[in-house]
Amino acid sequence: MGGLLDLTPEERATLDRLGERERSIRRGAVLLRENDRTSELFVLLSGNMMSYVLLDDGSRQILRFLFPGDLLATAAIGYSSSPETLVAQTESVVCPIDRVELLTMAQQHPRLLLTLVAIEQAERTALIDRLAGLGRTSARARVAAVLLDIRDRMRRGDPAIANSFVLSLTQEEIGDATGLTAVHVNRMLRTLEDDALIARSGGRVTVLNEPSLRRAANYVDRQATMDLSWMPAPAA
Amino acid sequence: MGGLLDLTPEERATLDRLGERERSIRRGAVLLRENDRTSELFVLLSGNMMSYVLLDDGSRQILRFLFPGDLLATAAIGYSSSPETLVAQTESVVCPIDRVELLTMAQQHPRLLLTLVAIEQAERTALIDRLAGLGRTSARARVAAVLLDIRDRMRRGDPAIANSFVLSLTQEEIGDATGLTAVHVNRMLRTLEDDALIARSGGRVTVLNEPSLRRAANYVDRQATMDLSWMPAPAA
DNA sequence: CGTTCTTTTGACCGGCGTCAATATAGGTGG
DNA sequence: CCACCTATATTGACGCCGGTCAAAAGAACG
Repeated sequence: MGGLLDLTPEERATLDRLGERERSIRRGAVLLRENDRTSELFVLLSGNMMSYVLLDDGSRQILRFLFPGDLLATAAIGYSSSPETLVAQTESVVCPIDRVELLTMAQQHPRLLLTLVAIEQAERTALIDRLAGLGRTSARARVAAVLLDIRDRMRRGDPAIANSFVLSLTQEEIGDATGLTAVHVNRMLRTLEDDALIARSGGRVTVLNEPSLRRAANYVDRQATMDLSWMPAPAA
Repeated sequence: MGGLLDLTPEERATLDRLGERERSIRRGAVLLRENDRTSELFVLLSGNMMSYVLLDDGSRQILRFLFPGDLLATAAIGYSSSPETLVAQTESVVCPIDRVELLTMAQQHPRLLLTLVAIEQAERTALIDRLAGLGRTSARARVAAVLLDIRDRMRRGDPAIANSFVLSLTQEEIGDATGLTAVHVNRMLRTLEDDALIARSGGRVTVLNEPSLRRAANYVDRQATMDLSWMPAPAA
């Protein structure tokens, strides 16, 4: 959150104090289940998590893969029960924030709260892109899009990652994220490999031809980096 | 926004002042185009609008049908250009709010700002449900879901609406919202009619068998009405 | 009262799901 | 360290849902 804005010492102090509490979650453990009562949101500090909903026929739609820095369970601001399930994919650490704290945060550090809202907007934009992808693109495009998305987000956490990365998702998970079956995900990965857009070995994926992969993914570059420069520094 | 919370006189006054500015939009006119620069968000005061994105093959994904009370273009909080296009489906009136005003609103009336954030959460939940619908349900279910959604949202604005309503959407628009072709939307409407779940005449749709229609739509009742009771009334 | 948009229906096809069989890998207890 | 066991990956055969193409009938609108 600090990277988006030049924080004043007071803002930074508040943020640091907020970040003191920590809760760790074991691999595979559920932080929050659909319809659970909830009154706090979380910031993912480390690890990987995902959110999903279950339909009554038992099928699962994965909503988002979560990386450090992401906000979790923000629905708590408007609802008392969670619309989604949150699960840790690896050992993870989150920082809980009670929603009542947001009120004082708004008052004392409005820029911090609005930064939080801005991050929500980024997630919203990501949801929009996923929606368009599910509604309007082919299986091949959706699978390619997941690969690029994961690669980009891993890179943000570790700039050393270039074109090769460990995709720690099962094909079933990719399917549940893209609205496909695991079998068909496998077929699509195969065609991407046969066409030399990617290479695979073990759990590792290497992007061989990024321009083509982007084209295959129907990648819309919305040239939108977050912009919070409109927020003036606080008076004192 | 008033309905969600018991407002203090000061809060109400602020809200009223904010709502003074108005802009009307002619039927079919574009309020904001994808990638347009923007620095304000809007509240839809009257009329119907919709938001969509275009993919580079020309196909359109409708993101949301907008009704009075909905927030528009909230991405302006985090970005300087719009991720989506906003179009008026009927003669509409919106109230613009410059994003800078949100800072003072946060400070002086934190409950108002958080109510706005909570409304955003409701939209996010709606997006989640749409995502799960697109990824995991049949064409028939998606069309049924649109009918129920539109009916429910029209009813919120006019409680007189019971089971019969004017669906002012073309089948092409329903298709662009559900990720289907207009042709197939037509087929699904026909089967819903043949099965006596709905009746149609002119642009008017009548729900004949609501339980069955809900089942057909895979309707997940997340028993979640917005809950802002956690926000204490301001001290003075 | 033509012109264009929308709806409707039929014929046909292809992308993706389903089912099933096998291979491979990871993890666990002995 | 091995044997076993379950989760995951892979591939083929086949079928169906929904897309495509085309034609005609309404409906809306200037």
